Amino acid sequence: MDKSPEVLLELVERLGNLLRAEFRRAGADEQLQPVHVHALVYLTRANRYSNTPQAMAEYLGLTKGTMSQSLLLLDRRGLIERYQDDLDRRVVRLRLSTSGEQFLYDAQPQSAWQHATRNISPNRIRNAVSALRETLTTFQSDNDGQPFGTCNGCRHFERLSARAYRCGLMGDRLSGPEARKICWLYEEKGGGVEEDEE
Amino acid sequence: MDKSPEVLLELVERLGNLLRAEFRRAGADEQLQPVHVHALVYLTRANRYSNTPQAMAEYLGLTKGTMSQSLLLLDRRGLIERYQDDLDRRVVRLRLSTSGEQFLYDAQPQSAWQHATRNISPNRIRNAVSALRETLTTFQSDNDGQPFGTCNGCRHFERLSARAYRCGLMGDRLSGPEARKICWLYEEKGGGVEEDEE
DNA sequence: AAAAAATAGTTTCGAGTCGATACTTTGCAA
DNA sequence: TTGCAAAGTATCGACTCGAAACTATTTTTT
Repeated sequence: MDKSPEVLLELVERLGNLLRAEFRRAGADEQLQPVHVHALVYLTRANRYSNTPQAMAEYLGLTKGTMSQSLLLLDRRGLIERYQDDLDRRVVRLRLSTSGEQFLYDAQPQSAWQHATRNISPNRIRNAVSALRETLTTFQSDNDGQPFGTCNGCRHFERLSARAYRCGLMGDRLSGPEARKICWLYEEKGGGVEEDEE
Repeated sequence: MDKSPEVLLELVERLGNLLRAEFRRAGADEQLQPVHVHALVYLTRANRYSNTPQAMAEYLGLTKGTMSQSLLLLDRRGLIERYQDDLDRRVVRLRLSTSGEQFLYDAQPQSAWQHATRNISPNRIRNAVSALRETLTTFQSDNDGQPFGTCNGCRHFERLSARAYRCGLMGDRLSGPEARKICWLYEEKGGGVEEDEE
């Protein structure tokens, strides 16, 4: 009987807690809750399709009502800016304000973690990443949640030339940096579960 | 420049969120918050030195005041029992009640996760476990938090015979199952780092 | 084109989290 | 004995969070 999956669960749980505590510490000066810090971090990593309240709520596992509250607070504190989408006027777009960027720069909510992996060889880290990534994918398809991946590996990702990319779903051209950001339209490429188009 | 540590951070963060959402779902029927479910799960895994409010607060990253509130709620709902320690009457001991055990049995807060690792080879899981465990240890010693490990690997662990163990710090004999539970007196045993196979 | 349904987001409500602070009881050491 | 540290509890206020009702747009149906 192998207990490894349980142990892995426990480690992820435990590290998740510590990360949360770290976010709490990082936000303490500004009176921010962990979820607020997490929201700001998310904004630095979300691509142009994913900088909306809804995508953020999915990502953080909250309802849209709850999300709305947190965004209200971040807006009041001047850490984010909200503006309307040109094409669909129901949609609100989000971005970090200058002081939001400054806050993340000062608080460095992720540095303690980065530091904690310093003794582990890149190869072991890559192995761990691959195992966890697969777990995440399985977990998400089991619970049919939004996927949230980056472009490489996405079914809609098209390479036009050496440096030019394109999202086949939205039809937009993408810059290299943008192709590395988080997208909530992500869909697993090949071999996966068929989508029912009805 | 290798981005793997960042990616690992993001995966742990993301899986931690999903786990939290899973705990939320598991507790929804009984109107329990994620932290309550987590507390109950902790109790099933804590050894005899670690079933106190203080250890639990350390584990969950809360203050003792906050912990006291949650325990009050769990007690009111009849999911845990609190009793006094014989030797030190300031200390409160905690255990799951029968309905607490029943709740965990019914809600299965961890089964979705267990299921999500089904396609990953035991060997890859073990490698991931080893990398995360090391990250956890480094993180904890960086932030001088309580360690929380299990007996094997602990500096105080002594093997009396094939099936008999002893904690050198507390001087108690330990059963095999108990030696596999979580202990907040855990201290790292000096030792080498193993490289991945494969 | 008008009506209906769906979608993005906001508001309101109530129970609960959470840290800070002050407090009680118990243990321990000078 | 006196003082102080430790384990836990109680209280307060700002905030989280889901649920449900609501507004404003867009899309679909008729």
